[in-house]
Formats: sequence, C-alpha cells, structure tokens
Amino acid sequence: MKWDALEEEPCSLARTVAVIGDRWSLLILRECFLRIRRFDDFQASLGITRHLLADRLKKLVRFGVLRKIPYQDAPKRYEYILTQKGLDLYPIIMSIVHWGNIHMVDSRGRPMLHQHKNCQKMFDPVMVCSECGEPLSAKEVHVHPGPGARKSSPVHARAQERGKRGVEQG
Amino acid sequence: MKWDALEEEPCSLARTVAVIGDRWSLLILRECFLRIRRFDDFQASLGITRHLLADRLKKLVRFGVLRKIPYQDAPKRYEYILTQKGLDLYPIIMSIVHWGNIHMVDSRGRPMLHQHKNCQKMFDPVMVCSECGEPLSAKEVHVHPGPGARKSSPVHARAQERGKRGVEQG
DNA sequence: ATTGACAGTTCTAAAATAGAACTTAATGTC
DNA sequence: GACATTAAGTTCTATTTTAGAACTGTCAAT
Repeated sequence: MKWDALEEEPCSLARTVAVIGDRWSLLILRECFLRIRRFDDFQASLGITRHLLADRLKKLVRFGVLRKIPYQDAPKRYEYILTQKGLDLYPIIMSIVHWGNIHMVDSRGRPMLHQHKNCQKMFDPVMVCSECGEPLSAKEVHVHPGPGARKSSPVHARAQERGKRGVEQG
Repeated sequence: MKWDALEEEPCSLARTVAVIGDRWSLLILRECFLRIRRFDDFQASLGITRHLLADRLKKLVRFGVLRKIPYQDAPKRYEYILTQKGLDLYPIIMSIVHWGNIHMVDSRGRPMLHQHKNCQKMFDPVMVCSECGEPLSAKEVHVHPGPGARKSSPVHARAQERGKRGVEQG
C-alpha cells in the first residue's frame, strides 16, 4: 500500500496515519510541542538525518500541521510552528505519552511530569465522553457506519459473527 | 536511528512510538478494536503483505499488546487478541480517529460514528485533566523533568530562551 | 580571507516494503 | 486415493525508504 492510498481511505484513523503515522513525524511533533522550531534544532535534538527531516517538515507543512514563518531576511530563514490543526494533535501526543508512562517506564520512573496551569496539579490525561463526561473504554463503545462510510466488509461481518459465540476479548 | 534505540530513550512518547509508530501497527490495532483476530482476516481487510503482517503481529505480541490464543488444535491455529496493555491503547486510537474526523474528512462526512453504551448518545472523545476535570490544551500545560529524565538538552534550553522573546506559538 | 551558522541538497550503501509464489498440515469432496 | 480448500505463515526478487556522510549557497562576524 502506498501512503497516498492511505489518505484516501474512508477511515479517519487511516487518514490521520497518513499524516503522522511514521517513525519520525511524531517525534518531530513532540519537539514542536517542546518549542523547537528550527531545522538545525530539530536535527540536533532528534538525530534524524537532514534529508529525512527536510522531507518530513515539507510533508507536515503540506498537510497544514506546521507553517513556515520567516524570522530573518538575509539570508531568508524560516521557523516551523504549529498551526491550529497541529495544536489539535495535542490529545494524540498526550495519550501516547500517557500510555508510555503507564506501560513503558523503567525503574527510574517517568521522564516527564505534566502540570495543569488551571489547577496547578501534576496530572494524567483522561479521555471522557463529550456527552456524559464519563471515562471511556473500548468495551463501552458501539461503532456505527457514518455518512462517509463505504459498504461494510464481509471480513468484519464474519469476525462479528465469530465474536458473538467466541471467547470474550481481553 | 534504529528502532531498538527508540525503545531505550528516556521519553514515554519515543518508547510508545517504538511499539506503534509505524504505518501498519496502528492499522492492525484498529482492526483489533473492530474484533478482527485472525491472520487471513487482517490480511484481507488491510491489504498488507503477509510478510509484514507476520512481522508486525510478532512485534505486537513481543511488546505484550497482543496475545496469541489457540482456537483449534489440528492444525494448531491462533487468534490474536488485545491484552489489557493493548486495550489501554484505546485513548490513542480514539484521539487519532477524532483528529481525522475534525481535520481530514471529505464532503461525505465521517466514515464512522461512536455511541457510548453508558449514555446511549453519539459522542466525541474529550481529553481532560485527571485532577480538575477541565479539558486540556497544549498551552495550559507546564512540562517538568521527572525522576526518569536525563540532563536537559542545550537545544531545548536555547529554544526556550528564544520562545520567551519571540513570536507566540500558534 | 577565513570561519562559522543555518537550511537545505546530493550521493552511496543498507534496510524495509511490495507483490507474488511457495510450504505445511489438516479437512472435505469426488 | 487424488485433488481442491483453508489457514498461517515463509521465501523470493524488485522497488522504495532510510541512514550516514559530504557538499552547496547565503550571509555575518573575526
């Protein structure tokens, strides 16, 4: 499968993966949220090859996640900053960090702590339902085809069938 | 950079990216949450090459995200199901889907809708602070080094400095 | 005139991926 | 018994991506 094909799929996850679903893009975005904005700073802090960095930055700009703004004129130099679309990736970044905090830390503990300016406390992110405010888990959610869906796949129908009489998941 | 190096980094995001940060792993996990469990079903619904699928499933099992359980004996056949560690990826999946819903849908609208069994309503996921319950955004969070941190990088310090007197982000 | 900062581009070698065919083990059909 | 089918991989070659290092072009400072 090609990356371009991924963008076109009738699936919001696939389309997002087309933007951020590679080894480097998420790390670049982490640096963006840590206020890194310049080519050489990204390169130095990530150890990414310059070639790939140029490529990924171009892609993130193309998708409207980052924007190039000039910070000096002679020679022309640009900074890469997050657009609103890019800032909206924050829940993704935070949920990834949180999962790592819970499941991937070593004996030394968390590399980073997060403090909420609002309440001043160290916090973890919690995902809740927009309607009732209760925390969400996979088992409490039904999935329905939306207006942008394509015809349901036979594979999924078959799996659903087996699921009903099979072993319970988890 | 090698994948193995990523696992060892003192960063919860990098360590999580080592597990799920490639083109296919997230799509495979999407299928898991849609109750797909068998090799050929993953292959048919994703169009992934069998070689890569075998490789990625092995990796996800190695990281404890999936578990192989036998569903028949002769010949031995296994299903891949999510462990608790895997189920805990749900907020990541949902926030990725939500971002796609907001920023990547075409004119036809969302491919999928999510209904909360609790309140019966169609919902969007919202990320809130575990302490005060308020919705989170990047600008409302301070980052501090935790017990597992390594010495702070000069690049980040420099970027912080520039940030204070530079253009505001966003 | 030389050095250094910055933001890339170019080059070759190594690694990962795509796409298709093949393997193994058992089951069902003619 | 011979033959096709299902399932879960493995093997093969060709193509694409990535790594790693060196190079380019502008300008400023020494």
